[in-house]
Amino acid sequence: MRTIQERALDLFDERGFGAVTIEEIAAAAEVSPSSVYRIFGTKEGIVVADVEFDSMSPEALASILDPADPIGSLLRAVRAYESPPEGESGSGNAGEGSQATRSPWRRVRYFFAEPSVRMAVCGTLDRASQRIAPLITVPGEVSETQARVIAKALAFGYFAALEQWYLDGGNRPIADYVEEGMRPLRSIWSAPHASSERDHPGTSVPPPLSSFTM
Amino acid sequence: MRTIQERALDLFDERGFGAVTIEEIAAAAEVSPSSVYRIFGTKEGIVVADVEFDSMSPEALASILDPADPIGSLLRAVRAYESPPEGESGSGNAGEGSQATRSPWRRVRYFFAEPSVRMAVCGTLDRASQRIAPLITVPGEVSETQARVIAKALAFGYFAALEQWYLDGGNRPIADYVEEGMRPLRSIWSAPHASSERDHPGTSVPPPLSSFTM
DNA sequence: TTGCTGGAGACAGTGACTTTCTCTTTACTC
DNA sequence: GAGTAAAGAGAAAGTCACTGTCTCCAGCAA
Repeated sequence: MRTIQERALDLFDERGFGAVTIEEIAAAAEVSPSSVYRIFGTKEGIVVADVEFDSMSPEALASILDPADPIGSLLRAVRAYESPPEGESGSGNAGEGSQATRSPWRRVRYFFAEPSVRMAVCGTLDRASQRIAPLITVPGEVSETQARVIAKALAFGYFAALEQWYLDGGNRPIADYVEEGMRPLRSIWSAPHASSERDHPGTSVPPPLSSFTM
Repeated sequence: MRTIQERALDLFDERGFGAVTIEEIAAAAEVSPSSVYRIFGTKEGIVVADVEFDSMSPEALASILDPADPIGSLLRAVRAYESPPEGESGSGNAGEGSQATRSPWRRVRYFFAEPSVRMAVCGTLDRASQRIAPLITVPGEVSETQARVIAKALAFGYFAALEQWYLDGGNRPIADYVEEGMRPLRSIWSAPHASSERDHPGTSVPPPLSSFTM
């Protein structure tokens, strides 16, 4: 329930994540503690739960994520998410403005400020990567293992960009951070793969490094 | 303490992770529950803690990780770790052999079999990526944000390869999975970067997208 | 009515984790 | 030696997240 999340964040902002008990959240939201656990599973889940993405069907996910350009798909999703139809051009603003605290980015602060929440976020990113890995497997081209690796890179790369956005104060658009930070990963798709022959682990040699080497 | 880990894994193998209490572990290891918490922090920490890596100084880490070829560095570390001086050529073998259960890969099973342990692993990978991110920043070439993204990709890409190894039964060398799975990431270093000009957060405009792709 | 299902609260229990205090060991200084 | 301080380890009590299980009440079909 959206109301439970909002009431919980009110209490967290007021007294801190650790100082608020589930019972107090349940009382503030006028539900029972049992319902809070039934809906969110854990205390951290109240902050982390993203109804939009969590309830997305595999088909809907596949229609959004382009296997040939997952980073572009991610960018489009971020841009659509952070700029609603109208409004002040997508600036999340992690400050205490009464209007800004209603933004969907309100909870992001706890992703990085509260260690237990951060770990829960890592857990959901891990699960998300398992959902998108099958979507980027290309039978003759990208193996299952490689798809897993790339999916993890996408999910946690986004997380890294989001952290940089948060550390910088949350003023500039998140999409800028995602675009800039994940640019090196684009070479995965723009460069020909190092080996197009089938892999036989244990017998293959590592591809040569380019002379560029930064 | 190595002994606490071993005694705890004995109990976990015997009765399952969830069915063993900290008190029982403390009793089996002949220490107090307080000591278990002082050393490992959490119950999951008993399984996840890696003394070798956790206590590694930043200097030692920098001497191992080559900024120009982090994947190669990772591969070398994995190969050195999984093949001790002599012995049966690095096959971890997650089975129940009394000798095999002494291997350092014994605990890896719980990384993927026990959800709470898996989340704790994600947390430590997250922390590890924060340690290595500064080491792969190259002032004019790789921005801080990009270094964060790449560090996450390395840490969790390794995790993804390890999971594939586990799902396949743990028979072939882990290094093979790492090499095969992370091969697409090598193009990060072998392809020229999309923009080599310096970014100035707050004043810069988003750099142009390459014409390839999207 | 009866029966079924499913969402929601009440309630008791478990155990992970924290906090605090104390005892011991080591070591450094006078 | 004596004083002592810093660090390591155990004892014990408390908090609270989380898990069961049970009941109740809505809706809905036969």
